[in-house]
Amino acid sequence: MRTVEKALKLLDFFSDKVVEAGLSDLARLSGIDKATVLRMLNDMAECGLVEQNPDTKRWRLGAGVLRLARLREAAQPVTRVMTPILERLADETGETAHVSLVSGRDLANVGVVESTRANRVHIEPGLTLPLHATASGVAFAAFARPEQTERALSRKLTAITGTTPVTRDDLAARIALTRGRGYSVADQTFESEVHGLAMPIFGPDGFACGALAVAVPSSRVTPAYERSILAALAPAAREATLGLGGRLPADFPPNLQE
Amino acid sequence: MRTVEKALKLLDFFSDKVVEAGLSDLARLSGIDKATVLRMLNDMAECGLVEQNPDTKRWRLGAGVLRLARLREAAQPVTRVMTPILERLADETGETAHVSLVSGRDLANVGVVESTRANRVHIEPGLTLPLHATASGVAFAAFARPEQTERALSRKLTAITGTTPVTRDDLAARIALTRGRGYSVADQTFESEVHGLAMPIFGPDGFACGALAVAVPSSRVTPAYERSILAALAPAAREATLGLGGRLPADFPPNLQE
DNA sequence: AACGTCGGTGTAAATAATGAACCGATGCAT
DNA sequence: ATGCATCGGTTCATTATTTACACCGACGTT
Repeated sequence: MRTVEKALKLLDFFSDKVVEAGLSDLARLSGIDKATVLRMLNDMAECGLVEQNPDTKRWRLGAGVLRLARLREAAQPVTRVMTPILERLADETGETAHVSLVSGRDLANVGVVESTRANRVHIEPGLTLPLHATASGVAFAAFARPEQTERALSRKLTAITGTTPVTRDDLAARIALTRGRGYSVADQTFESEVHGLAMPIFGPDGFACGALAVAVPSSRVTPAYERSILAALAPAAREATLGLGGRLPADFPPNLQE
Repeated sequence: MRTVEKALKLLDFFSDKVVEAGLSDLARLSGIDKATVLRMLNDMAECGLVEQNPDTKRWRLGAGVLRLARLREAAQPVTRVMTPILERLADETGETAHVSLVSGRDLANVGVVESTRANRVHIEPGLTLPLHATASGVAFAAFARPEQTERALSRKLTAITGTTPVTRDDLAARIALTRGRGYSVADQTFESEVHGLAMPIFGPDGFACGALAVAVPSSRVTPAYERSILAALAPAAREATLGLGGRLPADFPPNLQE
């Protein structure tokens, strides 16, 4: 299919755990021929997206991504704006707080502040969050531009845990519920024993461009505990929207008092 | 030529000043057909590298670059390590300090701390530094792997200011001089009225992987002032190499006392 | 010494990229 | 208002680029 997309998808095989990968690894994982993968890697290396360890010949993300991130950060200081908000949210709730922005067809995690408790949720930096399986994703989808919501609904919904919604109707119901409440709840739909609460972050057009979330070990969740987290999350999400130059819809949040 | 490379080169048209660009702008600048550019942009948007402003239809860097940068930073914390070094260097010298890493065929600026003086050098975040025309580039080329040095020498050397080296011999002489001294000097070879002093940063293989530099308004430069800057730059560069997990060659620096 | 795997190369075949023409919408002069 | 230019985007026949297979030498294990 499209060559550029295939090449860029190679980048998704790098993660918190897989820092370097060999040519054959990437060919295997992607299902693309070795020769093709090598050409793509060389092309991306020319632009600094990846680089090759000269000793091991293995590949890793390149310094060019830092450069691009600095450019984007100069244009819109997401990290700078969000870091203090996340810190305060993590401090007030005592739980791990994270923020993600829409990136392609999914949400990309672009900031985390972890809880200081011993029993806490760890979120990998740079994690990609599927829209249907995370509290952040549902919160985003519920308030995103209609095209984006529709695209999330019409995708193949893969089960990640036993409670991940896999039918369009199930996801649509969760989205509808989230629209009514202004926040989303995801009980172990992405990682077992992790309970997520999320609220949308809005862009200048009044549609969601991402989400702010708090992730809690399922064992600690009670209705009262959820309410206390939401009480901290709501103003933080509002602050995030405004801090990033976004605009809250007139009817948001729908009915916080309930 | 190679499609992936052409697509990624589109990203280079974004800068500190050009935050957003229209489809026709990018087609004009790149010399590629509109239809092709659009397809490339859509492919890159699928992976989050760029995103489209839904109102203006213009394109900008996407949240995916933040995600990739976080992944790389988790693997090797360049920014975290370099920021305090840059701050101290800028403080000690009173001038703008910046660090760049090799990224494709050039150096990518990945950190800057500006001088606090009124008359100071401003360095755009995310700037790409040509190897032949900057102090950082020459410092890198002088201590890089032989292939990389050769590639720098055999490229078409474009004049950026009146004093930019444009012949292979001129650049080779500067590189040789830098090898002997352990630092490079670039007097207005990239920006007029800017004087650069740079030292290499070494990777684990003992070859340069980037450079640490101080940029000074030409009007302030005297031999004694240069010496005082180098006195601060040398230990900072050493610290940078060690902090990033690199290894200094046994014969470096060659003869600092001179 | 035999085997497997590694990164990398060259080739002919085929698929995916290409660019010109075209479209409707918008903005800007006259 | 009217004409003109430019915008983002689409279509489709042509073709040039990508692709995959076989192959290579190097390295590590058995």
